[in-house]
Amino acid sequence: MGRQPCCDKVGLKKGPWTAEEDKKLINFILTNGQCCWRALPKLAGLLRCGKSCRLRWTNYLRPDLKRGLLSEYEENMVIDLHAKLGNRWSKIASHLPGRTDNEIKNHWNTHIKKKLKKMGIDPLTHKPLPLPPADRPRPPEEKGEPTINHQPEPEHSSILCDISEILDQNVKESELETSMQSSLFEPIDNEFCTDEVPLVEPHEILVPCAPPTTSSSSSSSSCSYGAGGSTSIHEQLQFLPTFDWQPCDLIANNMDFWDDDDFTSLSFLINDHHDDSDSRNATVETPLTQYSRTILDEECWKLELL
DNA sequence: AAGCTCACCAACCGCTCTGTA
DNA sequence: GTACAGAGCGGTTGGTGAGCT
Repeated sequence: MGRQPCCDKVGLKKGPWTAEEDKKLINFILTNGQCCWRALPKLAGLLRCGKSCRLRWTNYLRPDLKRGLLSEYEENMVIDLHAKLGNRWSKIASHLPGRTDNEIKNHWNTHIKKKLKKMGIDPLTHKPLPLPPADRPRPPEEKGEPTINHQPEPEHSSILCDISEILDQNVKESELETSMQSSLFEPIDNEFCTDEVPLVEPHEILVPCAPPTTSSSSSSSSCSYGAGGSTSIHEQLQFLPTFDWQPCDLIANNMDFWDDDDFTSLSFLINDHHDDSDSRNATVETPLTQYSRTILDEECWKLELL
């Protein structure tokens, strides 16, 4: 109803971000912090809507993001939290450090939903799904009232047991908010330990800025970066050497995780690890957004970082 | 090899919430 | 109390790659 668009869309770029744009955005935020998103694109020299910049930053460029697939434990957490909070992805994400609401939402829609359905659990209600009529044991009454099968199939029973245990807790949201911090991050069982999450010390992954050499990259570029193709990341992301910035409100308010040890994730964005043996002198050809979780799944972490 | 289908996920859209004057 | 702007959120879309025929 005549609501003003969030920005003047005329002449604004849409679609996938280029390395150049990423560089500008990162550079700007590192220098100035996260200020007014609406003004940011102009100040940073981007032809993007402020909203788009915020999304790009929070969902992809933020250095504290944990890359890679959700672990079993994280998945369980998501299921648990979804049972309690519903589709409040940002709330759920707030309990999973390094994960974004978008990421969790996507993972839910593409993986967990299916998984739960397969297990006979309604992803909406987290209750057992009624069996299809063919599989349903003939109820003696069959009077038309909806029948819900409460007898899960054997292979499902353990998980359903877990879920129902979770449901049984029935933690009210207010309690949840306080209890979550202390309890939820403890492993549910012994199958998960933090070792599954790549914990990388800076000295393990920081790569000295070696002079660019041409290397045969395994990059199977899937993104729309400029026709240049083999531009090195040093050319694409030249903000790295200017890390003498001072803690600003950005860090103080939002990014206090960026202590010395936590440059790892940003370094990871900057430095390539495709070839373990060469990693210390790696030359990067892969554009920034190439580091999608597709190539940063747990396997890659193990292979390339350890 | 080509065409088709499906899965995945980054990005967009539009609504809601929040803070401020 | 109201209006407005900016930020945040959740649903949806569209591009891309993988797998299959």
